[in-house]
Amino acid sequence: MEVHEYKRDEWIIREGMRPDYLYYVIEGKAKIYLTYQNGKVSLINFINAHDYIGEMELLHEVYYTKGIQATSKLICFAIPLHHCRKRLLEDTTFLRELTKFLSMKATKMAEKYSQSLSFPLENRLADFILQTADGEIYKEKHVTVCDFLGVSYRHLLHVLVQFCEKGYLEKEERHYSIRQNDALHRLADVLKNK
Amino acid sequence: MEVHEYKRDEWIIREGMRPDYLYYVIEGKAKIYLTYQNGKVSLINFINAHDYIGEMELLHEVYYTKGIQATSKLICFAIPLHHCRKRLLEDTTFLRELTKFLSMKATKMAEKYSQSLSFPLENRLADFILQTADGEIYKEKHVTVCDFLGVSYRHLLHVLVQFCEKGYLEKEERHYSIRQNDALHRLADVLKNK
DNA sequence: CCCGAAATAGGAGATATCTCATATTATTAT
DNA sequence: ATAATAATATGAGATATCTCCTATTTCGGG
Repeated sequence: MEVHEYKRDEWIIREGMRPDYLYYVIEGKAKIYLTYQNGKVSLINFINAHDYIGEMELLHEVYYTKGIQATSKLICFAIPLHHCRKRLLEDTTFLRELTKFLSMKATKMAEKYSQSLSFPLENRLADFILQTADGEIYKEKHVTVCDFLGVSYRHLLHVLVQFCEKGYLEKEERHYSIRQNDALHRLADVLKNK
Repeated sequence: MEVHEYKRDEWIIREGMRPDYLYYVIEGKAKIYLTYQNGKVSLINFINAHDYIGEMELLHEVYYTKGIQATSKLICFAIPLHHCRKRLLEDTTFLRELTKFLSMKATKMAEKYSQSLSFPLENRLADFILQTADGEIYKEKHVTVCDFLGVSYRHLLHVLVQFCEKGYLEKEERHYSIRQNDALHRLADVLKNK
């Protein structure tokens, strides 16, 4: 097992290229990207500490590999597949761990899918702001957020302006401050199931 | 292990109620539903032969259970959790199998999520029609389809009418016939990654 | 065979979201 | 420090999609 370290913006896996390792993230963050034929790029999900990378390629001989890019310094264990695949796939503890990880991943994606179809940006953005805010400071990059929530930059701005006009947020220098937590919560709660 | 049989429209698992079994579908089809607070119902996915049901509850103590309803006669194995959970979670062959199943599920959901955000109904419907058509006959129920693709009934109709006007489909008595396979393919191919 | 519920169908207007165009301001590399 | 690049902003018009309404048709149960 090796320890790999990546810098911000470095590609851990390039789209379409099978990785040689199974990674386990110790520290740092990354993004999963997918490119469509027409050039559209979709930010599928975020990766955080304790997530696996490359588990799909461990399990499936044939798989279209998505691109993974570090968004901060990222440190991970890297387990060489050619050497360890067989042993990993026979290790009960590892399999049980991986099963849990995958089941959560599947659940989360299903949730996101369903929510994206069922609710306008207003609700999903409120949820996203609450989830990513640091105290009452929200300062995600707009470009990333609109990739993640799957809306145009223009529309994201539009809804943010609405939030400000309604007094939910207040725009400061280089970030937004949450002014009405409860209002955002009300919008975000609509996403929860009964 | 028991064999359970469900009739069309029967609920295999009711939303919010933890199931007592892990199911493995031998034959038949089902749908996974989720209800939101505001009453909106979302059809999350279809279940087919060789899929598992209840695997989330096997793995997680705390989990909001989604509703699962048979759409045809459905026959499955039912493995009582209270009796077998421990043994299942120590069985390498089973875990490896479940891991593969879950990884495909996660991948599929991620794909659907990303596609739903990136493309209009036109493309997603073309793909859906090609995937569910029996030869050149398409005859899914509109109500189900709009739940699945996450659009309103009205809008689904609208796009179907367009397809007919463009000559891609032709409406017959109680179904649609595919007239221009290639045109639909061109629309559906946009969903594929590069 | 009849009835009520579910499914289909389509009009009309509202809203969410997109595209394109154009400035201005940060950030990064040289 | 400068120039190039990425990110932020905003207007205006187009389109995708929704909601509400109202008929008509189909279908399963008594």
